[in-house]
Amino acid sequence: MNISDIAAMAKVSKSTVSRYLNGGSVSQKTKDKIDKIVQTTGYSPNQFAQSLKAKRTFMIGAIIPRLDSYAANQILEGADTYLREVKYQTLIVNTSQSIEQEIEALYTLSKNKVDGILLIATQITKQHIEAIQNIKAPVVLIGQSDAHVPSVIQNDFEAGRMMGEIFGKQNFKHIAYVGVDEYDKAVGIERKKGVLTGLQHYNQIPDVHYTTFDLQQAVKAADQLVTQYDALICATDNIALGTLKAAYQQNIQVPKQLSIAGFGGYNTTAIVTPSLATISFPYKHTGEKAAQNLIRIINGDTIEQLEVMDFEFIKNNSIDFSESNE
Amino acid sequence: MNISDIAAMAKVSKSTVSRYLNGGSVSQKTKDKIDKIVQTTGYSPNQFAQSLKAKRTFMIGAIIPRLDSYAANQILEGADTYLREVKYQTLIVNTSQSIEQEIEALYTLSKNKVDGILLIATQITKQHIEAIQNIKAPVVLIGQSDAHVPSVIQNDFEAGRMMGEIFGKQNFKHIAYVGVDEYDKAVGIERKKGVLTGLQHYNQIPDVHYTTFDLQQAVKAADQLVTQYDALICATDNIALGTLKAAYQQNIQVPKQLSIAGFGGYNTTAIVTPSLATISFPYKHTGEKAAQNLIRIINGDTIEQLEVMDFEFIKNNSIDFSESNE
DNA sequence: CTGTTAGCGCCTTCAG
DNA sequence: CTGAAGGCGCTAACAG
Repeated sequence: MNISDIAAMAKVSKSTVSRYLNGGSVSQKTKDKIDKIVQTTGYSPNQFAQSLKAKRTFMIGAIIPRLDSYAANQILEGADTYLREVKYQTLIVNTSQSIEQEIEALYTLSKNKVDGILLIATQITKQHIEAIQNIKAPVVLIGQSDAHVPSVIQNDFEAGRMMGEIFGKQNFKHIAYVGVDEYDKAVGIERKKGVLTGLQHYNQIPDVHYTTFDLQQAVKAADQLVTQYDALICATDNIALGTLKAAYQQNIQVPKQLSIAGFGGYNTTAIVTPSLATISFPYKHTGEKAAQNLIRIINGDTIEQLEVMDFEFIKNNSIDFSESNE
Repeated sequence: MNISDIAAMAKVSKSTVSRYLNGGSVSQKTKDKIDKIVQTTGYSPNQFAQSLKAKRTFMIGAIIPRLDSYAANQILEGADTYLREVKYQTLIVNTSQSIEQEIEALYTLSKNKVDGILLIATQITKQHIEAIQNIKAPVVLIGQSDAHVPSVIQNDFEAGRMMGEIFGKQNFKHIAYVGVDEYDKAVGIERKKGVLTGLQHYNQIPDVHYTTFDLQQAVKAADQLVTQYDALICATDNIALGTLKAAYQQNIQVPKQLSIAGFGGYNTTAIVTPSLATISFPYKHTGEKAAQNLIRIINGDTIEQLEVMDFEFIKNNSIDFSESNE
């Protein structure tokens, strides 16, 4: 069932049907005639033929490191909601944390499959930049920023600083920051710098330990930490959750003996007991913003190269506020 | 940069280049010549033109109800891993729990976009079946089964029964089952039936209460239950997590005063304290199996209409086993 | 082994 | 308002 069939059935030419389909000028009579036929046959134009001509697919590729990341899911949700509104479809590609797959996805997606790409990255290498510059499809970076690529990021430094100050105000004896590797500039560097700055303001200098984004690893890493400190600022909520588990395992009471906080605003922080203090980032809105910017680029409009989102402190009850210093 | 350009540069015809591209017989000499040109130009064939001819896209659509579902993510991960191996790309469409969007996705995806569809559903209506039969793309159902559509499901009845027996063996005073609505045949009906059967075996008849898949709702729903029973079998891990939270809020000790178990094998069940007993379903493997079957259908091979996966009991420590009845 | 030819289904001038 | 003709980039006979 193609345009010729419809044309034949309606006894008009293909071009008339094409015009009918694309809002060209067609007399009411022929319009009705074609209408009826399209209805009964259930005809719909072949998208490949359309794309072949138009060189647009109305598809946006979204590259994500993991499927089971709360942040990535929320970002996608936000992006998808917006994209759906403007008639784009989202093609999600999971790279399972493999950086080669990430580069590859950039190439294969751009290879005339999608009109633009949303890259949710944890780390930006020169390879990434190179790939982004090689491909024709526009790219918007989410979560990490780069001078050469439009980016939408969280305000990691300020979020860190706020958390640092919140802990700094209390009279904790031994504070530690449990961070992640610095290849992740946003979380590994900016967020940490913020925390240190905030604590610094109250003349506190925490010990700094490192672990990964993995929850189980965090449990192990925290194993020794929970007994040594009375306050742990964790780079992510997952690390904070792992820390809480480790505390439980050693019968350390939170927040009485140990105060814990994380970053992210994951749902799970509210489910555990005690609920974990955290800084909530507007992931959905971030995705939406990034998608909007991408579409603007595609449409030839101008955008801010760097967009920094807001954040919010969620108090909950995993921090002992009894000894406020103010 | 298209096939004609390459042909011109290599001073051969388009068809020769096409053969080169598709493994047709080409002399070593011309092969080398074209090779070089393809290398330097970075040419790659236009996929729309290819699809226009071939009527295949090597894309598989995956329809999921929510992005933030552990089960759905695992299933996708498994499917994606397999599909990647066989050179298919996965196009994930999130329907945000809207059944209309689900139907719509079925139609738009099939509309010559994908070669097949994986439908992770929570509920199958006649509309679904109708849509599936209207579209040309083959569909494999995951999580729910239907006589008319190839399906891959969990063994909900047996899993429920095992859990029922485990609880039945103990001398609990008041057992309740916290289920979900029956529109979900797998979880709402089969799983419940299994639990009741298992308990029945020990002459136990539990009270049955209902809530939704939402964690926050479960907390509320469990609020009154945790004081009335000494054992709660929850239809999902999320409900179990909500129940645990409610127990904490009322200072009820788990498992000393209250035993809790869920279904699903979510990671979070191991993170909370105490870790929750659960039945773990092989979601990744489920996704892989479904993807394999879908590809087989596409290739014209035959498959089992209904595939039932295995499961495993994860003991953890949220059940009080001190009063075994055996 | 290679070139010619004819579409795949659609859109878009260009005439009428 | 409508039709004819050509081309988007690729593949697949069909000859040679």
